[in-house]
This record gives sequence, C-alpha cells and structure tokens, in this order.
Amino acid sequence: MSCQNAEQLARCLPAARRTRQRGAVLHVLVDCTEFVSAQQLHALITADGIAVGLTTVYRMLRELEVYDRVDVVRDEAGERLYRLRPFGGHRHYLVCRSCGRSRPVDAEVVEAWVDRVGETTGYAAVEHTVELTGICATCRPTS
Amino acid sequence: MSCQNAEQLARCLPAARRTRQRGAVLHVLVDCTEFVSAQQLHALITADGIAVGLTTVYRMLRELEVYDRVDVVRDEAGERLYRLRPFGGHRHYLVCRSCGRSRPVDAEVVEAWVDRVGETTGYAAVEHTVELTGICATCRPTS
DNA sequence: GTTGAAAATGAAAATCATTCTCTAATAGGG
DNA sequence: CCCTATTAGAGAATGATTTTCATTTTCAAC
Repeated sequence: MSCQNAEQLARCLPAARRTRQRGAVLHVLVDCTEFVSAQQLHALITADGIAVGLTTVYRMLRELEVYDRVDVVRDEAGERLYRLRPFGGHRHYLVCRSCGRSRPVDAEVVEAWVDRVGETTGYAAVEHTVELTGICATCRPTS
Repeated sequence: MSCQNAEQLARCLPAARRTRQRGAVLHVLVDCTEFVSAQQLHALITADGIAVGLTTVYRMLRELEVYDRVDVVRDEAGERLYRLRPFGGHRHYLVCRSCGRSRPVDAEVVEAWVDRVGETTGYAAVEHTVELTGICATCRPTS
C-alpha cells in the first residue's frame, strides 16, 4: 500500500527520472503518520539503510510543497514540518505541544470566514495559515 | 503621545532599570504602524542616531512577546515580524503580500471555533496562529 | 557625591535550518 | 553500450536568532 502511494505520488511530480533516492524519500514519507522535519525524515531514511543526501530530502520536500502534496507547518522554533496531504484539499491540524501527535480538525468555519474576509476587504488571492496547538488528553498531567 | 505609550509600555515590563537603549527601542516601536522585523527595527533606531545593539533589540522584542505586548507574525522567509498590540486582546491581521501593509480583521468566528475545538477534542490549553495574506486593492494590477 | 552590586549592554562567536554551488554519478532513450 | 540531460550530494554559504562574557551603567544606600 505504501508502495502504491509512493508510486502514485511520484507520478504527480514532473521529475524526468526515477532514482533510488527519490523513491526512498517518498516511500518513507508515505509511512509517516505525523509531521516530520526535513532532518527527521533524512534520519529515518538513513535508518532504513538508504544513503540519501540532506539536500535531496530538502529538494523533494520543496517539490512536494510546490505541487501541493504536503501540508507544511512551523514548530515553535520556526522549523518546518511536513506531512503528506491525505486527500485533495488542505487540512488544518491540532498538534500536541508535548508529544507532537497531530489530528486533523474540521475547519469549514475558518475556510468560510477566510472567504468572507477576502470579499469584504477587497484583498485578492487571500491565503491563510492556521495552526493550532494544545496538550492532548494523553499528555495531560493528571486527569 | 508616543512618549506616553512608551512609558506605559516600559511599566508593563519587569525590567529593574531604565536605560537609553530600552527607551529607544520602545519609542521607535510605538511609532511603527506596520509589522517590522528585529533587523528593521534596529535600523530604524540607528537611523534616529541612537546606538543600540542588535542583541538588545532582540532581547526587548522577546520580552515584549513574553508579556503579550506584541503580535508576532512570520513572513514568507520565516522571519519574525513584530507589532505592538493595540489594545488588550490579541488580533489577527490581513497582510498584503505586495506592499506589506496590514489591517486587523474581525476574528470572533475563529476565536469561537478555536474554543470549540478545544472542548470537543479534549486538548487543553489550545493556542492558535492565524495568518492571512492577500493582495490589497492598491497593489492589484488593474482594477 | 561616592560606591558597589546587580542589571543591562553589545561585539563577537555560536547555532542551526535551509539554500546554493559545482562536480560526479547515472537514468534511460537511441 | 553510449551519450547527455537530469539528478545527487558534499561542502560552503547564508542569515536570522541566540549565547557568551567582558564591560558599562543604573540606582539605592551611604
């Protein structure tokens, strides 16, 4: 299944050649259920015994970003975290500040609000970034 | 008036001593109507003929951030931009990607949504970042 | 006015994610 | 198998932010 997804993904990108490295990045990324940084992803791939340069990982992630295949988030340090976009549209996530686990949240209200802001302010091409963090039930001290 | 604000601000911070540098940072910041980066702020202060170290500017901004006196935003490059928080609560802004000018937007809907997310997911201490960018009417090519 | 301890400053070095550069490797059509 | 455009990647560069630490400054007490 993850192979399948990786293949599908690869076909979405304009790359002219398929290489061991590109395959490895996609393959590992498909298996990530949580947001990962470029460095973490690189470490994961390396841990799989596949040698891939950091540069290549960054390149792939940027490419995936350009083609809207990943959601990108910034952690508190400003580091960028990536995660494959499950379906078509983009999602918003609620990330646990303690364990880092994330869950998608419904955001129609926000999307609608953003659209309305665009209309009422006269601003064009309004884009939005919405990031939510909290402490999940599991991480909460005592319940 | 800006003096007044600067003084008031200074009183909100826990600093034990008032120095020329701290005063200068606050004074210039009070006069900024738009978001500025630490570096820009430093340049502005320097342009005023007052010698202040970059370090001090960063320190002050971090302090203001800790005490919730500034709104912080990240530009496309990940650089942090600061702006004094006008009133009590925090605001959200719609920033023009072309000229950088920003305007506050009503965000009760988002605030309410965030609160609801916290309640329904069981996450505690939910915090949110909402950033909107667009192209303002003035910057739009031809109307 | 003088003093001294604590606070504040700032130049320079460190950090660190990300990007750039440029050469070597190689995929894949011919 | 060969050729060449594409891709890879090591290492240097970048640049915002933070840290370090020696020096300066504030300000309350004398």
